[in-house]
Amino acid sequence: MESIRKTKSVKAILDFFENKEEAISAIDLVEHFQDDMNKTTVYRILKRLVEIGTLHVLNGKDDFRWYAMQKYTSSYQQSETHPHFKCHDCGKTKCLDQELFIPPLPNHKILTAELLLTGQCEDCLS
Amino acid sequence: MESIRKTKSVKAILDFFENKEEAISAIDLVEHFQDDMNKTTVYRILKRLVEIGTLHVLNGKDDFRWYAMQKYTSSYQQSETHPHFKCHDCGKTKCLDQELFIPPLPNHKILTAELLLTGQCEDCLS
DNA sequence: TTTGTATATGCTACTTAGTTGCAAATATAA
DNA sequence: TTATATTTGCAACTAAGTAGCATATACAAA
Repeated sequence: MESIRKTKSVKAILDFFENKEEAISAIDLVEHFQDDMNKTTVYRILKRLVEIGTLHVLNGKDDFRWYAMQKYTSSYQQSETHPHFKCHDCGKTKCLDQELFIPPLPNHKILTAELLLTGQCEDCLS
Repeated sequence: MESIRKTKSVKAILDFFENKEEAISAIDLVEHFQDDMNKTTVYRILKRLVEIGTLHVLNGKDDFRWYAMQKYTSSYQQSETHPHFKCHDCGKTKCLDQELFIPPLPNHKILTAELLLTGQCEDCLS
């Protein structure tokens, strides 16, 4: 497993993700750090953090790529398999703890699985 | 349920989807019909066909939006819930017949669910 | 602490999926 | 056949993400 340099920008991005249950889009990060670093740098750091397994990435429904902390740093790529939930109202995307059920597919080799649920979260169900 | 005009372009696109199990990306369609219609027209027709329920749309992993025939025209929006499988090798994306298992989420209202599997399909497992 | 170098950053320009506005064309109902 | 709402082509645009290259910086080795 390679490592990456702990630059000021990398630390800032890691701090931002720290203790966040939610996934954050690349666009939001670029906007959030627009005074601190170049957008190219944001994209490159995200890519590196995914490569070394610190973050995981998921594809939003209407939008773009979302990044979140890798919860279980245990075994190789195991953690890519939890579902995500995106709230239509508040826009937050959460990683769910539930184990993902993958339907049996004879004669197929399944390498990745991604389940995205959308709807209303508990905070927005009022 | 609204209807749309059966123009030459609409017929061409519907013909192309006819009897296709696979999903097709908007980009591929634009390229395929580049001599027959404008790319704006392709995007607009796809949008209309999704609105009236003829096609359904899914979001690819690395790529973009994929469209496929709506298999079960039975009840309203029921059919959005089947999983999809994309083969890394041949690039084809298939709609799967399996019922999608949606994990129970207390205090959440789930409106859509999308499961995308990737790997190798039976044709490419040699 | 200093220095050498591989790695990381900023900047500018680019690529490309998808959209918008508007005038011209066409499907369809009357 | 005609009137009109819908659809299309075109050109210009928007915006997410990328590439090249010169400069800067983290970090290991001396």
